[in-house]
Amino acid sequence: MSRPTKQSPERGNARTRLLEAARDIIRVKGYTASTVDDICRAADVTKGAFFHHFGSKDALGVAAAEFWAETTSAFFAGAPYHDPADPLERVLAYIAFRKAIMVGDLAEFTCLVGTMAQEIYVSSVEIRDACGRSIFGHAATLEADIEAARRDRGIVGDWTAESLARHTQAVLQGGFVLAKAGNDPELARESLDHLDRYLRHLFHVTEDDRT
Amino acid sequence: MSRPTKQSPERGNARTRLLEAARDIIRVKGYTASTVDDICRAADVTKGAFFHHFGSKDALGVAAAEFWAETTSAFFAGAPYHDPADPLERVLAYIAFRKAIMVGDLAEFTCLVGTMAQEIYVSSVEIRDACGRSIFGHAATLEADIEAARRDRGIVGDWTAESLARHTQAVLQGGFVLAKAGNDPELARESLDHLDRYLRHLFHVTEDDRT
DNA sequence: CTAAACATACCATTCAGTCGGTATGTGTCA
DNA sequence: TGACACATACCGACTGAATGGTATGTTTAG
Repeated sequence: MSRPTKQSPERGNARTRLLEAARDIIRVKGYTASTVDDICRAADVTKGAFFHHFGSKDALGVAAAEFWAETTSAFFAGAPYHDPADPLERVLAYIAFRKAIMVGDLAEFTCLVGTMAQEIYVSSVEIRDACGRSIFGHAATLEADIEAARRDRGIVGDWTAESLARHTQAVLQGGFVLAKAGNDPELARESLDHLDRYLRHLFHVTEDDRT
Repeated sequence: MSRPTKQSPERGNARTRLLEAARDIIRVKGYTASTVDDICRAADVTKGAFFHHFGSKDALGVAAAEFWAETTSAFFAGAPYHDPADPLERVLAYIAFRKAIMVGDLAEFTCLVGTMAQEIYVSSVEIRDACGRSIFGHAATLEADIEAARRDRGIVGDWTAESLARHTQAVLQGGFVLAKAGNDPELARESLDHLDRYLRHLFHVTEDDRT
């Protein structure tokens, strides 16, 4: 699959480089403002190669969303927040982890598929659905722990693990929007603190074990 | 200021029509994908008139964000959620009101400035700041009631009225993102239910007075 | 030898922005 | 009162610079 030619010696094949470049550029400029030439330049790939791998710019958009889903799910699957034995601890550790990785530039930790979805949810159903699968697929990975925590602690309330899992993603996405609008990453972390507090209230936790 | 000539008889001046058209189109297609010609066509205004009123497309973007801030603040200022005598009731009524106005098509109740901010926060500092002013200006209108409620009920906690007000906006914005990604307005309402529950927990309210 | 993986030049279209014009209202001075 | 200057609002054909996409040729692996 890979072809380390003279002009792209070692660093992956063109397709992957294009997907990585698309991810980085779209997170900064948005989908529409990111041109095919922009992405080719950043990936150090010619236009011919671009259209060899992707039938259209929109096809790249779908592939970028799927690539995002794959890479992030691998990243989160290997993250340390799964370690605690108690499911509620794992859920709270997830929030803490999301907060902890919000470092550096805004474009480095904001969500590609959230950004794309806002922009093209009418223009391209294919891209929108790919973004939706990524977001809700990730939300689904939280459901089991939330449901287990609920059972463990005998919590009753008019909410489901599914909806609470989605709500965590909404808070994250909303935090990103505020952080961008205010040009301050702290705004995203701030909302995660409220989310953490909400969960502790829901599960009747009052002590705080982490920073 | 208005000039009811023969070609634009009665329905407002060109500038306002352009701002309204920009609002409607950008909410559907995003800022970059909305062309000047698109907006002119929708406003039934020529390109000459467009560039007579706005120096550039970006200038329209800034004006659209400011127009949004003005019209929405007037709308919310006149909304019935201010009626209750108790400040906490007013805050909860605000959430209920936001949920109640989420009807019809997604593009009809989602937030223009949230959408724009995600897209152009790097590309245009002017538009970004205008979006920020709109969002945080609106958040600020909630602070007084939140602070009063906190004082009234003697609530102590490691959060401020300011940050909680911002959090309500984050949940709203995040709800919009999920609703777009999942193409289902209910996803936005769902997160508002969690926000409502969070507030009731924070302020130690258990009864439910509304639907 | 074949097919995939590129590269390069090119094309049709679209885009933001321009420019020379017209129509209409307004202030002013004889 | 009327003539003239001037400003604002608007018109729409045009332009140069992208932009997405294509056509055709070349390199490399198996």
